[in-house]
Amino acid sequence: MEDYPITPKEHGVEFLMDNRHHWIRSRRQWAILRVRSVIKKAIMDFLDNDGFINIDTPIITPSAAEGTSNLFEVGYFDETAYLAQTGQLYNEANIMSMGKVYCFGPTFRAEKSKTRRHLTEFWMVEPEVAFCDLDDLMVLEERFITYIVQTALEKCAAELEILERDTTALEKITGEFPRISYDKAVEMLHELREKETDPEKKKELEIEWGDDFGSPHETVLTQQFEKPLFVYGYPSAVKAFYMEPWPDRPEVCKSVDLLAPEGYGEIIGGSERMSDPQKLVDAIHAHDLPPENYSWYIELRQFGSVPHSGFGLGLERTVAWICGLPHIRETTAFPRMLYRMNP
RNA sequence: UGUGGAGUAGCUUAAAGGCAGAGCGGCCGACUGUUAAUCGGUUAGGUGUGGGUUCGACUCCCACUUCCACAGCCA
Repeated sequence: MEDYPITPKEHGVEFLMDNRHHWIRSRRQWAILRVRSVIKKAIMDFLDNDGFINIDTPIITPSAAEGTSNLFEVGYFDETAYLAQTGQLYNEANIMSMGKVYCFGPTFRAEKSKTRRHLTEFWMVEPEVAFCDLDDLMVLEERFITYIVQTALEKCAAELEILERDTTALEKITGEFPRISYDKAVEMLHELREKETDPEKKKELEIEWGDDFGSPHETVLTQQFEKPLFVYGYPSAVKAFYMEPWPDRPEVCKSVDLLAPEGYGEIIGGSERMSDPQKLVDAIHAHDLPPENYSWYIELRQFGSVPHSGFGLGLERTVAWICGLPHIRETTAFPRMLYRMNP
């Protein structure tokens, strides 16, 4: 037999990632991938038991759904196609038949993100619900996250022990999660920035109403709470085109992000969707998107629509948080990242 | 893409202008009460690449390259 490449010795990240096919045999990696499996099943069990229908959405898509991120191009016979960044638009078609649906599959983002929170290929579960407003959505997310965390605690005690996860932090993830508006969050950030003494951090925490939050903002906000934090009502300008404007306050939209505690950041992004066809067309123009790409999506409203909402949960970020990992790369057996697609 | 840090033996590292050293691994032998690594011996690199400064460069300078962290983008 050949000598086993991984010795009972500390190794560097690059070496371990080059030897990922062997590394997954080690104790910690074994534990993480088992927790991932349990979380994945918990996600599906919760939704299945809550009346959701699982409908798969296409991975090959003709254009950018949200019109923002960079997508991976693939050749599709004589045409250019893209790997899907979300199944949401298709979900919105599916709820008009099924009421409550979810898709759960690989998602691709060609952003050159070089952080501990990003993969170029990751799994996202996207529930979408008809007759659901923003408040209903938050309640759903709360129940969903609570179920996932409590199931992981119950079924993965041994794995979390191996990972030396402080489970007392996870045991608190139950009941109502705090909800703050974007306006309030900006106020809090101003106060927190005042208290900050380190000039470098103080600079990072600069923010004005209308700016999207950066990672440092999310971190200090979540540090104020022990549970995941809902931040709702972001400025429309920093969010996707399809989000429903706030009544009497069109500069704000009915969006909500769920920020995980302990510095794990955004694990869910969601919103109430626009259900009025004319507002949607206007929004598409306002975002400089080609309306012809969205004709069927606009038609969903033209033939009768209902208030509806949905969100996307990143599986790997959730696994990283529940396992207490410093980096997302260990949450999947063979991660695809900027500068890494081997093995 | 920007900022900062780092590339020395298979792996993890020491050497801060003056002879590149160690631990683990490997190999040889001993042990045979054993599951993070028994004991002895031995092997192994000329320092990411290309230039430059210097009597002399792992060490200083420039370019390139790879990796890491943070930021942006987002799940």
